[in-house]
Amino acid sequence: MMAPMARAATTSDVFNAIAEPQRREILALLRSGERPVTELAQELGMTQPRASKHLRVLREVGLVRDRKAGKQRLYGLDARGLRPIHEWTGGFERFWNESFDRLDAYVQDIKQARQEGSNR
Amino acid sequence: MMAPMARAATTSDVFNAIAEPQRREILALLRSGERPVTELAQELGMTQPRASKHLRVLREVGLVRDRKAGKQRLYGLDARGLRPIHEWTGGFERFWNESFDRLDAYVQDIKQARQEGSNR
DNA sequence: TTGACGCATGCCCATATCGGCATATGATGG
DNA sequence: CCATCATATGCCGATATGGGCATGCGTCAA
Repeated sequence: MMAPMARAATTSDVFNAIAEPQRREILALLRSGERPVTELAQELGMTQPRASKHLRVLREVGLVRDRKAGKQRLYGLDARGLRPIHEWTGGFERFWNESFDRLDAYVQDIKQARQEGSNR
Repeated sequence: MMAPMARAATTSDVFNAIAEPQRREILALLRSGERPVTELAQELGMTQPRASKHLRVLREVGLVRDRKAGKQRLYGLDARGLRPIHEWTGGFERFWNESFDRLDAYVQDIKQARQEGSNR
């Protein structure tokens, strides 16, 4: 028997990587070009170690690449990994477009309100 | 002064909600219609409490709605919240489409490999 | 009213994260 | 080889999270 496993693998997965606001900021910033860690950290107002750690996660899931440039190490965007997410969410597009959405949701609310009201 | 804050708010945010594989499964399943917790749990092979907890997270970020139906409680999809994510990732579309992508990445790899090789 | 059913919660454990800080590692120019 | 700049890591603290299990709660049918 083993101790009750606690979590079900979250890291090392793109969905998780972009769940962190700061990592999203990093990715957004990298759209305008490669940058060394220090610069990124400064532009985003975070300490260098912090930026490095986030970059590490991003690198591990393949969202950024790094290459040596003299004394520095330039980080660049590799957005290919975002595509699966774009597509996954895209699979729900019809659900947020259908009239079903605003209208039906509204109707549901009314119904439910009425129901709960008569229950009290 | 206060104790060193540790995390930077992750929950209660859609990006985080869908970072959990099982929650994505739930959403996917709900595309085919409303369902009570028990049924969801069974179809996904998870215990009822577990399903309930995931549903709670999804409800809190607005990705699912629930309405009472007799003795049961039906959960339904409300995909509107996924749209921002679709759009956010869409903002990187040109980056995974440009030739820059496969070709340039390839070139970078070569360059780097050569560099590292000569460093050893 | 009472039992049974359906679902939400509370509590506990084990672990994953984030952040800060100090420090190890690397690479560069003398 | 050394001082120095640029980064990556290690370690610790605080906390969020996921899961199991038992149980509370509300609702419906007798």
